[in-house]
Amino acid sequence: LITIKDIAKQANISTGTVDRVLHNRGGVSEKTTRLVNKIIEHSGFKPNLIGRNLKLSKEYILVVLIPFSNEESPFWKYPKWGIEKAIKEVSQFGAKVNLRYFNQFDPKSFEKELVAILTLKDIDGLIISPHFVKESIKHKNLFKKLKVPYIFINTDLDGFNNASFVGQDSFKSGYLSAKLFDISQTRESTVLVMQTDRELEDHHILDSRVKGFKKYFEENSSSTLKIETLEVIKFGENITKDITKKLIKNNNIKGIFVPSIKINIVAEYLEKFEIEMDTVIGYDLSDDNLKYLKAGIITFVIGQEPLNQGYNSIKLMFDHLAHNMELKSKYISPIHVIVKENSEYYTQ
Amino acid sequence: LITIKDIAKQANISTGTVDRVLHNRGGVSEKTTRLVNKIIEHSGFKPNLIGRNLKLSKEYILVVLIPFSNEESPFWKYPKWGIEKAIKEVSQFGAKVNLRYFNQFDPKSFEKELVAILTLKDIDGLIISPHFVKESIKHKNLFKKLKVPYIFINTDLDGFNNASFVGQDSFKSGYLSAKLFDISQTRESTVLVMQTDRELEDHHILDSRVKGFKKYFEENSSSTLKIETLEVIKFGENITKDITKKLIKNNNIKGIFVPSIKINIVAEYLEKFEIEMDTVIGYDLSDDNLKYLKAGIITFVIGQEPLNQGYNSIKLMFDHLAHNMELKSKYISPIHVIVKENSEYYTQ
DNA sequence: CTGAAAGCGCTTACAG
DNA sequence: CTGAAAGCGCTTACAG
Repeated sequence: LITIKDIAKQANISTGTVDRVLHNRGGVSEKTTRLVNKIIEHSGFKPNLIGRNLKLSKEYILVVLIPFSNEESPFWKYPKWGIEKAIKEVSQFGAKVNLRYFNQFDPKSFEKELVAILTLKDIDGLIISPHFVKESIKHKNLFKKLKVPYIFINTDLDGFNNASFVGQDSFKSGYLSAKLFDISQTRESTVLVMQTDRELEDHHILDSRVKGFKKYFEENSSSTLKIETLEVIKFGENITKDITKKLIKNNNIKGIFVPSIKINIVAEYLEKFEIEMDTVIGYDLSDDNLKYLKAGIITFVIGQEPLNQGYNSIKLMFDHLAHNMELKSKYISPIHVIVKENSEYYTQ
Repeated sequence: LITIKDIAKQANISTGTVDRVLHNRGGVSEKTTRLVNKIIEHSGFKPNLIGRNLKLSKEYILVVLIPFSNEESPFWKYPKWGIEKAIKEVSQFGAKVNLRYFNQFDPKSFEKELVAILTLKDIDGLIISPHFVKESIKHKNLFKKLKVPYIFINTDLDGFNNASFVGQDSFKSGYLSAKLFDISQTRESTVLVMQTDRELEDHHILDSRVKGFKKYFEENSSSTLKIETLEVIKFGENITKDITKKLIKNNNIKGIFVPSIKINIVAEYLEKFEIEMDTVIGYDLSDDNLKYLKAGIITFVIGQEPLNQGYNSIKLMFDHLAHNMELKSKYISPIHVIVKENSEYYTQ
């Protein structure tokens, strides 16, 4: 394999000069430049990245801020696994990652961490889930003052100059869910959309999913399905009463849509009361959701590769810093349609 | 970041000795070994992979044998793109890849290339699509005599000691397809399974897909769907007569399954004659199939990330050779359910 | 059993 | 405008 040394020898110059030409650092005579470029082109020389990286390697410090997960809301454990996987890899190349958490049900905890992180010194990059929109906007000025790149993960916000966004297109995922009901549910029946008040208020993402869902039926007027909405305070045992009332009142409901990972609560209810639906759709392949998918109670789960979201956000930032890789403004996660029969390919 | 040099200094020994302990090369006193191990553990030292790779880098020669693609059978262009992407990457780390082709409709062309490749000298690894089963088995002895690792891509064969397999589980993908018909097609209607004679004979994969498809209905006796089979000589304009006869004879056919990329031929027919189906399923997101998916004529396309199959087969082999990475015996591609609304995430 | 030294391919501060 | 030299972190052939 051809190296910078071979080129230097051929051109009768030093490797330093070859390097200068290679990176357009200037200070090289036009004649030499031409000669070197000719040899490079002719030989098909590509700089060896290992040599390059070894020389350039320095310590990079990344800071990550995401919600912590618990049994009640397990979603964030998947991005976290991906982040941990990426940390193992980049730490062998001289990166340090400082992983911080907030409580996704407590805006104050988010704000506190956010302000602390945005005012840190001597860091090289940030990865943040701007889960609370209001609080994030409140501290926009701190973002603007940042001299290091930052990537948004899972939740996207407009009007910030984040280096990139990693996550799903929530609107489209809702639209797709509606299509799946339309394909699989008995004609003329009703889909029940279940959401919580607090989710609608705080969760930018859940809101977009429902908007996408409704948009499908606006655009596909030939669909024979009807939609009803049920708002509950919180997904837990308490939904039993609300949902039972609803199902008794309208016995034409043959499908249920929950625009979040909380579909397991509804599945538990359906199993307990032995209620059969044509189509039940929710998000994210948690252990519980996988169980109900396998039991045939959940029909489709919408997947978004949460592990990869975590993994990619770190790797992208590191490659950007260490290898000058240009970042795209968005890295949109796929919208996977998961059924019992292909679920094994989407477990993390 | 801590290095081998730091450890040597702390232990008052040379870096060479640290390296010997690190890799259990022997020839180090027990006392020194213990000391070094203690420091390593204590400091959380991880060897820097860049330094390691730079030192170890040598030229690896890989040979790849796959079918060439053309307009009539475009599938292999996707793995090829992935292979080309991987070649760009590994060639910067000192690998040379020799890409060879055969005609997937001509066993002789396969056999000729196969024998030539299996008797090559001075290569480090092979990636082969053993598309023709009979011919591959015929030269099993050449495989057995190989001293270098080889990976099978897309088609898997038992009884060879290939280092790994990269591809989809065809049986399961057929099973999943059947489930999708069951979910989305009108009760009591019929699914038409279309296959070609020559495909059944030559294409191990297509055969498995149909077996999986039928297995679903054996295992799910509650399904109300019926199955009929139509064998055609070859997918082309000529199918018009056969399929028309079939549809006239049985007007209860509401779904069509083609266990290959050739679903576009059927979609073209359905569009031309304005025939409406509940569910039409085929494989692989070729440009044509994408077009008919978007037009609403194909309902589901089964995806298998063909680009990644090509990409991964090269990268895995290279990491195995250059970085001693252990290979798993199988790298099974996901079975993606693609509809119009999420197709953008699966185009290559 | 151990060390000193060379070298993998590149980059850079320094000297001229 | 250019070269010689040092060095990134690791591995290895050689000498003792």
